[in-house]
Amino acid sequence: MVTIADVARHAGVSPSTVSYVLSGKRAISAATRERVEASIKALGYHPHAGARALASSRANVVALVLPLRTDMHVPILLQIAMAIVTAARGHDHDVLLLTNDEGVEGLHRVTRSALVDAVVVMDVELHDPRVPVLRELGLPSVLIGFPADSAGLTCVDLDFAAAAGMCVDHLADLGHTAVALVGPPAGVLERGTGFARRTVAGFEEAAARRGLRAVVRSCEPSHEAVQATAKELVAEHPEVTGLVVHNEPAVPPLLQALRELDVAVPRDMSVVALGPKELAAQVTPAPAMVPIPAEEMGRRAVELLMDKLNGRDVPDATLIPPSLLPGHSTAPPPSRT
Amino acid sequence: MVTIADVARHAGVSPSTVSYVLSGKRAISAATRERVEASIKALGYHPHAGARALASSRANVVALVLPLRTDMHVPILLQIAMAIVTAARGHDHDVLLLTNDEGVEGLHRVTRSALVDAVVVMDVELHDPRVPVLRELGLPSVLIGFPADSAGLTCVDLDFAAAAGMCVDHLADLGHTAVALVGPPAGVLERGTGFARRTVAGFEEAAARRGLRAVVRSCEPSHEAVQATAKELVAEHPEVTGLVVHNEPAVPPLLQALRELDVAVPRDMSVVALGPKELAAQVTPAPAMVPIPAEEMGRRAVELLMDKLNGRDVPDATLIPPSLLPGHSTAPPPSRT
DNA sequence: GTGAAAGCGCTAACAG
DNA sequence: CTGTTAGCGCTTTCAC
Repeated sequence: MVTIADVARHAGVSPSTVSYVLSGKRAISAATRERVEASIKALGYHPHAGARALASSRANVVALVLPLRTDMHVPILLQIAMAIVTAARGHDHDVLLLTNDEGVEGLHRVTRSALVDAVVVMDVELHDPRVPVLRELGLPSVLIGFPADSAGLTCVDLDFAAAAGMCVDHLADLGHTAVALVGPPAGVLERGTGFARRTVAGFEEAAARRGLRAVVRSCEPSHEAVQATAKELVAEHPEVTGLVVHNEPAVPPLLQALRELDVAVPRDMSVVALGPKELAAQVTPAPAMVPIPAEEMGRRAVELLMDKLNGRDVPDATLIPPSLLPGHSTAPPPSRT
Repeated sequence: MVTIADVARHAGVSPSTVSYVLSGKRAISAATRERVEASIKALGYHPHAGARALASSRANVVALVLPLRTDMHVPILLQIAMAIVTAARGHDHDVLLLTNDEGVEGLHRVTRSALVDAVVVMDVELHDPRVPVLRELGLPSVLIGFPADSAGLTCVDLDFAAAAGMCVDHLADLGHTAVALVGPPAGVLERGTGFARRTVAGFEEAAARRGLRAVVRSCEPSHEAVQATAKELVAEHPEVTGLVVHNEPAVPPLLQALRELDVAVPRDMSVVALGPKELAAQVTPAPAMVPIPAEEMGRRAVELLMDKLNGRDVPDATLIPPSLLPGHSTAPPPSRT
């Protein structure tokens, strides 16, 4: 193995000088710096991570706690996770992947053993058992999502309430007067997943503000369930001419179901989706949508973490403002004749 | 921080004794062991990962290289990744997550810096640039998937050829005489993804062996493409009464398309799917399928890695035998009257 | 602007 | 069966 001493010898300097060239923690003459950097390259030197962690008490690794639930939309989860890895690398950190089945104990372990020096927790629930642990962990953490009590925690998420409101506003602006929300499976709501509730709240609030009639439905992602929901909505709420869909896998079968019911999109029914932007390419007509900014969520989470690691103050809540991507799935409501 | 010296003092023994209790590398009297373990628990001691790595030159961390391509079925990727984490934890190892956009350089970095002591590479292509690097890395690695030249490498994968063959045999056993394979998007094949090609080969080989007429189609996952494929197959190959689908997201729209074409499943058309077993619960009729054993793939990969880390010999190729899960999507072909 | 040297916490000889 | 001790490779005072 190539050590810092090898580099020092090769460059004709002391090990500490090599260390300082690497860390930039003190001024080095240009000549020395160049010699050292040349030696580093020539020898293919990479500092030993363990030794560095031991001496500096900084592992330069962040933990990513990633629960795997079947009712979450997995591609988004992975997109966020990968964005976190990429962003962390940009700050010279690596990412250790933790599942939740080791439980809260896993957090204690990687923390106490100084394997990591910060933690990102994904898919946070309202009453998440990991939250109290984070508070007492004594090292920086960022949550993706909001628990019921987020006091003293740093949380990042899309502003789902505003996103739902934006969808409603879009429909209201087009002249719709009755709208429905097709939400995630009931289980997601019951489990107390914050974003699902915030979407519902934002939807209802915006509808009230705009004076629209509003209907809310949960929906399992199976083809049958979606079909049934569509049929019900059309039958029981013929006044509804605009749909907000916050349930990624339901979008293709929903459009299909509407087609079968002879409800043309967007002529008879406008549809706005809340989901990964890839969705737009997968169905016809390409839906108007509020994309879930996975990359930005990951990046912001890491930036907050780095700020905390560097002793900077950070805001408790980071709500990423939504944006509406135009599509071909919305139009003014059919005129009542 | 609680150190090994603190534990030693608390238990009235030397630090090395604590170390040996932890590692089990030499005999310890029951009395001493108990005292030490009690102290460890009492103080909440966790060995410092960096210090341990430095002294033992074993980081107890494996790298997981996870490319994120949109044309791969993401949920399966994540299932395998999580299985790897769980399995690694069972062997007292953690998992460092690497993306591929740091490139091959990332492998060098985590390896040279002794951040990890083994590597798992997922979603291997036939001519994968990571493969030559793995050969020269000088530390244990396992690939999930097979490159074109797997000599000297340790690879794990589902036996896709056998899986496709199993699907064909199932259809042949029911009396079908003409079958079609609806495969993944053309891009996956062109990119040289091994498993896609092995499925096609296994499909054709089995069809030939059983004397069946065989048709092969690539298919994009979009609703329209699937619909077009279904229409084409039915129109151009009316003799085909059995479908093997190796394209997870295409299954729901394919069944839907068949319904629209008045082709009843399984009365007029039998369908066997190759994909995650969760698929069975999502569509009606629940398809007969060969599930992709994500958990087993992850577990086997880690077991092989641990064997290599412990100097044991391991087989080059591990092909996991497929199994056929019964469903309600297959039946004898309609009798020609 | 640079060097010398004292640890960081642990493992693994070596010694008994 | 247990203790003593010399590093592992790096960072960071302290000294010049």
